[in-house]
Amino acid sequence: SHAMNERSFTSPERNGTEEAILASALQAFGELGFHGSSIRQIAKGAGVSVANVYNYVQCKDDLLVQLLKRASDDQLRVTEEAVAAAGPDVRHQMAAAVAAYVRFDVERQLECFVANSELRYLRDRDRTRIVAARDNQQALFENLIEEGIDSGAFATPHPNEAVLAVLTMCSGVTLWYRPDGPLAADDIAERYARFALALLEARP
Amino acid sequence: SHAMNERSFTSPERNGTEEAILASALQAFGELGFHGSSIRQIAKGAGVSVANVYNYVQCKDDLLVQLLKRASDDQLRVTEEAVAAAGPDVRHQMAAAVAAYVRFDVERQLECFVANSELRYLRDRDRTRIVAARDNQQALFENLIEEGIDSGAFATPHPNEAVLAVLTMCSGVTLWYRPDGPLAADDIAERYARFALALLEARP
Amino acid sequence: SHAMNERSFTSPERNGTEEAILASALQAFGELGFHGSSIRQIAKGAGVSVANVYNYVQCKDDLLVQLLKRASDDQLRVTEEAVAAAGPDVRHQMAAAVAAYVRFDVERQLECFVANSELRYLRDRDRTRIVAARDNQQALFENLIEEGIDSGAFATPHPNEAVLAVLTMCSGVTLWYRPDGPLAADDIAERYARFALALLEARP
Amino acid sequence: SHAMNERSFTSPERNGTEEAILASALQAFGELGFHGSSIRQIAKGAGVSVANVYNYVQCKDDLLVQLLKRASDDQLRVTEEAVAAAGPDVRHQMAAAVAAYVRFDVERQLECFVANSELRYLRDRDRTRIVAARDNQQALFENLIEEGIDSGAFATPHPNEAVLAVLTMCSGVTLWYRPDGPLAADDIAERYARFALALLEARP
DNA sequence: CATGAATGAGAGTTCATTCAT
DNA sequence: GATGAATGAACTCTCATTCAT
Repeated sequence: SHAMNERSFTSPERNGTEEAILASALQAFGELGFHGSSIRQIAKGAGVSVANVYNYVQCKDDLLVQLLKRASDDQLRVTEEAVAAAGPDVRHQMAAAVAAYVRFDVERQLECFVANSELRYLRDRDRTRIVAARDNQQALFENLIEEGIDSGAFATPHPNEAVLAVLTMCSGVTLWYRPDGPLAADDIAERYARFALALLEARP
Repeated sequence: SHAMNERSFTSPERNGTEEAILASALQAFGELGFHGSSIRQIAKGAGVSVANVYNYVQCKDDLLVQLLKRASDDQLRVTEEAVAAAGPDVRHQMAAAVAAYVRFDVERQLECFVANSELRYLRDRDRTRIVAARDNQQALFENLIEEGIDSGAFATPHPNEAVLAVLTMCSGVTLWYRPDGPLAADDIAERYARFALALLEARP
Repeated sequence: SHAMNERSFTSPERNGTEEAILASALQAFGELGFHGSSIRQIAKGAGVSVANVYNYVQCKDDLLVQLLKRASDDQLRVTEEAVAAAGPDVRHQMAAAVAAYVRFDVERQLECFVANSELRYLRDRDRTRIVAARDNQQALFENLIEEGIDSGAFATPHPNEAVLAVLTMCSGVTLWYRPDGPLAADDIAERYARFALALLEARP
Repeated sequence: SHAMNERSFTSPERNGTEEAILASALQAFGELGFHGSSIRQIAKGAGVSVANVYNYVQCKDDLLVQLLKRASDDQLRVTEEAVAAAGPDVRHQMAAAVAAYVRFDVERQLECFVANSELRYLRDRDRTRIVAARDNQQALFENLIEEGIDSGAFATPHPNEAVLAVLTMCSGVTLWYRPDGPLAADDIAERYARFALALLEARP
């Protein structure tokens, strides 16, 4: 599971203060949401003064932007890499994409959860930046499904809604996954890959 | 589409002021989230004074509680009714349950969206009240899946995750549905019913 | 001295809270300037909470706007009335205008002082509103001087600069006048009237 | 116009960084006042870091002190020199003093404007230092007027107020003068000298 | 039922200033 | 000299809420 190689804000190990602030912000946004979290609280969680937070971000929004930017870009990248490594069969590619996407959701659950729930609070200017990565993510799945339908691998008569169903189903993992649950990330990833293929009515 | 018969806060039709306040709160929570919405703004949206809001609710949390209570109870009810009316075949029951659930998500999208995204901000006391309805909702699907597996109607080897996948997939409709889109509520509901059966690897 | 009939913020006698806030703001702006005064301090001076200040003004700027609007309008009015009551001789009119203007500066010194020193901190939108009254004030003096020169009453060869010199000289009273000084307002007003006529090289 | 020989903070010519900081402070104080200007902004205007400002001044007040000290001392000096060079006639001396004073106001307008408007924000300790120069300045004019009255050159019956009127009238130039106006500094200076003599009712 | 006035607490942000490098 | 990182205090303004009318 190579998503662990990314920077994952769960502890201030990398760049000292800045990562501590982002990690604290992530924690706060995850618990109380963007608007429910205060700079004071984030600063305290990072062990720095309120004023010092503003040496690293220009405004509160920036905290969310930085978190979401990293998460979106990283998730898109691991998914693309999984597809590229999956061989020519579109069923394998789809399974690999779903598995990689879900594995990322699990391993960096908090970031992905916040990305899903708080994205809409960004100012337009910042949101478009993030939405672009998400659109690419969605296009990747759309292309795979279209290709699979053309080649007869997928039989679903509703590809447009199917891609949305698959994506929201996968993102939904962030809502219920608990690290102390019985399943490992890879297990969940594989099962969701199977769900996706079944949903798309993949021919064997 | 009988979900329309429920009280939906999209216009202040029933009880004048009270419904206007709840409708304004729903609108605000949908746009800015619970913590991002202020009583001032909700009052202005309802055309009443700030102080008058407190003649109908005891605190800001109550606004969210009332909205979520109605939505959860209604959604559970329509799903139960759909199952009851679906005949003995568990596949038909599951399809009816998914369709009813999704149709409700579409027809009262804003309430369902707010219920999904803001539930976690309720105080414990209030949240348990709402979560109970949601647990019943989930149990309904769990029971259907278990029954279907026992009877050989569903072949999925991962029923525990499948129920979560189906539920989050359905709830995900509230994230992308737009009333001016090409599909009617019933169309979307039927397609999601098909997705669910496929995902569960239903035998014909 | 009828300028005393105006509302003069030196004590919260008229409209309770609102006047107390404006009086406190005037005091603060006079002592520490607009940017040197804080809402906390103004609120405390008025004996109200910070939040309650915002029930009467929308922002800090509004405090300055209201103070300056009243002062500018009132000063223009008393000057116009003095001219109208001065008879046909332009020398008498000029003397009356200067005397009324200076008397106002003395009697409502704090407001006039703040108007002179803090006007430039208003946002453009607000400043134009105030500057309009001041331009009318200046035009009144310009017209009198022009008329006096045409009729041979004033012999100054530099009327353009003379009007500025007279106006700034008069406004300068707010810089040094102390209520416990030896001269009454009317005395100062008369002396400045004489200064102005001499400066304009009035013929007897 | 020999006031140009003084150090004027309009460009960082002399001592590099220090003058750049003072020039930036002057600009800021002129636009936004002392309390409306921040060290951040002054540092940015000078192209240095905030911390580096404190290598040249001990605190924000020092910036104002240095600006005002230079301006006051220089203005007093040029006025004294003008009187000394004016010959024995007190009328010529007064005219020379006013002209020199006004010319200085014009040529170093921004410093003089800030000196007039922000002097009151200095701490007592610093203010007395500056006020001393201003008192000397005022005493110079007082002495000339007294002398002129004793010798019969000035006929004004109100010398005490006349000196204040003359000084505030002259300082008022900093309020309206614009470098792109039609008059040269010397023109304005001469006209104000005439105004002053007329105001003092000088005998020919 | 409805409101304006009032408030303590807290929001995001900036302030002048310090200090190790 | 010059800087980035750091801070406690203060800034303007808004929050949810109360209460007399």
